[in-house]
Amino acid sequence: MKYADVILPIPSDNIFTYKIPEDMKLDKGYRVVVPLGASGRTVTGFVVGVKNEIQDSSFEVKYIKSSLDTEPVFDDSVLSLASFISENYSCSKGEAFDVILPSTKSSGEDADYTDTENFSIELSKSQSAVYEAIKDESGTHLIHGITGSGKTELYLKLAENEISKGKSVIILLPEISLSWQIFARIKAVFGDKAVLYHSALTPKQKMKSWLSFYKGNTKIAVGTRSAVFLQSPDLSMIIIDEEHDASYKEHSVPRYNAKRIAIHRMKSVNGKTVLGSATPSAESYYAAKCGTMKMHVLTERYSNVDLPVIDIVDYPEKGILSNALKNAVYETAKRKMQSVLLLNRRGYSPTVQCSSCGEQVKCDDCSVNMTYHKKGSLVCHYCGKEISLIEKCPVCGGELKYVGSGTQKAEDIISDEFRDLRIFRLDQDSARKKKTVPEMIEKMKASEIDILLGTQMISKGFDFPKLALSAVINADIGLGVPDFRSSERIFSLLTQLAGRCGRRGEQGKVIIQTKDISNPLFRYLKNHDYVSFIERELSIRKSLSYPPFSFLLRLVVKGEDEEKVIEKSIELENFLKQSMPDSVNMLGPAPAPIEKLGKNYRYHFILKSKQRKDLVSVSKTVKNISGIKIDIDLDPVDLL
DNA sequence: AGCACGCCGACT
DNA sequence: GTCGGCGTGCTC
Repeated sequence: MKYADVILPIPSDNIFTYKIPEDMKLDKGYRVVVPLGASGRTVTGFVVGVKNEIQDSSFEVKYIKSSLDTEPVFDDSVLSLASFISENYSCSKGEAFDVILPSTKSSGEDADYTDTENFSIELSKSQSAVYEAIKDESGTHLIHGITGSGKTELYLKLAENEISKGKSVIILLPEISLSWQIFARIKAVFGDKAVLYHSALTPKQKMKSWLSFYKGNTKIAVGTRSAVFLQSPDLSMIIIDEEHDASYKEHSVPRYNAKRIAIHRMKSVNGKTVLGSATPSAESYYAAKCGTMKMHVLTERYSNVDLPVIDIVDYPEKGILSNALKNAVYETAKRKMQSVLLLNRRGYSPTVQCSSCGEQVKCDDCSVNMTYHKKGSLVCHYCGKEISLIEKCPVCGGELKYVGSGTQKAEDIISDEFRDLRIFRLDQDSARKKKTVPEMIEKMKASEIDILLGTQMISKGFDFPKLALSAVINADIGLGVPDFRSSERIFSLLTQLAGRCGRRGEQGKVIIQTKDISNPLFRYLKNHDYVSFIERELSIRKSLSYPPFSFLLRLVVKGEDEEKVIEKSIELENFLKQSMPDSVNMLGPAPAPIEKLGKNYRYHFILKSKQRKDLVSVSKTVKNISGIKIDIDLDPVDLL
């Protein structure tokens, strides 16, 4: 009788032993389906050892149900990667395995063949200079390249170089619905040498991509966050595009950060990590300043078109369109050019308020205002709960009014104002239909749209030749969010949006409406002065001892009974006070900014330390307190 | 994570 | 007397 040591995707670090059926071929590196517990449920486990005997055991040893593989699909380096994740993000090895590897069989279908464009990648002088500086230098590189400076060409050239040496490369892109355009482009350049790995793939397709990269049959993998785990015998470079993007952070257990994983992996093989952005995160910029990363700058636009002129204007007294904005849209349309208008808020009205007592209608399950949607319902944008429209104020019975504007209302107002112009609205709600995005792209390219209106979805990744005007209807949305990164996010969003227009031919124009015209952020934005912006941001971070001048660990105590949550929080506070290392500074417990979410009350702690390892050790001790359930988030990206 | 077991309150 | 609440602990 043979036995297998199996790691299971449960929050326990025990290694489980199962009997291997006589006729089953099995080895280290296989995935297996095994029974677990008395209820007959099955889970996918990972075989880390095979042996001929076991010591007498106190438990019943069960049989493996089936094997998913006919050859090993992971090796010891996956094991050490799992240990790294389990160590840093306080989860079990099995939970780490579960995010690293797809957990279903691969599909048997043949590869879909793609034609290669077979064009050589031409670099400009400044791109070449950066290329030369990176290509033979291991370590971490940060490319600060203004929008339109051709970072993608540079990535492709770097990838091509590695592949020509027999190495392989992973390219990570943010998780946005539009990334498939770039996927398609890379597929066109590298053909069958490239695999895609993103959330839209089925688990079977994912496994197929995993295997072909694992076996070295493909040399370049393009994907979102989880593609950072892909294995290859010759991996030598990981490129992370739009490195400032929050989607590189996973928001469920294990809460890993793909950027950190990439850097860790590349260090261990003496490879390269290449981070690129027009607005690098404060952390990366500072690391480059300190020499932990190497900074490369691209200040020229690929097409030689100047960066757009940016006008900051007052938010109108009435309505949502200032005269400056109206005129600019008219003028743009008159020249048969296109405008894009950003309103980073979906729905019709973000607030439903009683006109007599002032009460704002909130979600039953969350401490969040309900947004009125045009279809006649109220929607919670945090938990997704939808209720039918209520007539009267739930508190005093007074008349309800709808306050503020989201994209749906803006669409009405704009259609009314620009009767002859063709408008297209793109937001989460309209994009729910699968064909909305392709339809939009097609119509933009065919000049069948004059005004593209949408949420931040419209600010990333597009390249429309006829786009001459980018405008922000309300730049203040998001500025008031109680999160130390909020101005960095807004700066990045607005920079990206500005970068959409005037990419070819003539210089573009940008109009930003705000009620906070004297906010220094806009001055930096207008001057295209990322460096001064981030330097100022860094000085604020330094004075408050926020990252990159410290590391953060966020702990969230949650539960449906608020009294109990408070009680447990105080218990945790006392525990932390007497057990924390000296380097750690504690803020809280305090109600989280979103105090209640999906029926759960939430109290959180922010722990700061200059020693990351001290935070890791705190997270370990906290995990083992019995009786308290705590969400543990190392290096949190949002504190809501 | 799921799920069973087990020990205290209010109800057919 | 039982039904069922969720606290505790185990799963090869």
